[in-house]
Amino acid sequence: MTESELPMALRATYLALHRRTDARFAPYGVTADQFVLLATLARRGTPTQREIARHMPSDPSTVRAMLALLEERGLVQRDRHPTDLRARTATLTTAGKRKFQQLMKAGEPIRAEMVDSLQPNEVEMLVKLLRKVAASLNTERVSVG
Amino acid sequence: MTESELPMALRATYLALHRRTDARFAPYGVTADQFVLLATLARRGTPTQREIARHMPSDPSTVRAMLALLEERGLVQRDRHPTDLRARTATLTTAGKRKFQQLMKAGEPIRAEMVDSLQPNEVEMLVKLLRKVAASLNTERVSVG
DNA sequence: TATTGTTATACTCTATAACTATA
DNA sequence: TATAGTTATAGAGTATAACAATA
Repeated sequence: MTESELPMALRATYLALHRRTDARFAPYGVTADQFVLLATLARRGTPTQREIARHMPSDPSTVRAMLALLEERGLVQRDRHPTDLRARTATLTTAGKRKFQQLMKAGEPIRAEMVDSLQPNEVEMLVKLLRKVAASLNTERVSVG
Repeated sequence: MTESELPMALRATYLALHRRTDARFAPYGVTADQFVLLATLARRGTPTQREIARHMPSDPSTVRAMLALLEERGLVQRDRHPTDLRARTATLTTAGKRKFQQLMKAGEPIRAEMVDSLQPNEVEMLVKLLRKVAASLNTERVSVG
């Protein structure tokens, strides 16, 4: 097994997931990445844009662009933070919550398919290994030039 | 463990890899995706654009755009296929081969970091599990509406 | 001084549809 | 008829830098 098989396998699997999800969500007018943003709001309630960016993870200006798009479509509402006047919070509108529920349901077969392709203990193992790798990639490193 | 942890862990890990790789390759003026294309040419020699698209995997028009970009920069050369006059082949130029070698070397610490974060048998297991999931996601399915 | 967000800007990747040339 | 590629076009995500407002 060569060293590049891991990155390539990771890429191939993720891209397959991403394309399947995009195709599945297209009739709802939402991309896979937008779904992740909606899911972040569904889970976290009323985070600031900064918190969203950290959580996705993504860049603040990317998050801003995505939120502006979703706000235009009535799925998301942005407000001033109650105490920190620099910050803006975002939250799902009623339409946004409904859309998110539809997407969760529409995506269910894809998630089931992934999980069903493995034994239950293998799913657990895969998640554990992925998190170990992610942690190592996200570790702050001293630049060696 | 909920069902969505697997897709989310997969996404988080891949994005971490992608961002690290993009940052690492930026001084060379090449993106992570362009590197995958160069690696495809390095491995397969003189494939047609169609073959590249299948292998990456990507869309023929995306591949065309990427190849045009890389050709402009002198890393790739495109020619007519010797027997199928519809087809175009692509291959690395001398500069492209050199650039690919540099990138392989520059990317080595990232690949090593991923592999070193796991036991050897865990690396093998992870690749195996990723491929099983990818296979299930790529299976042709009958549309159920 | 540091942080949050905005704006302007640019690049890359993605993908569909209509088209030409060839098999 | 089907396939390989091109072109036009559009949308989406990414990210940097300069900036204003606030902490």
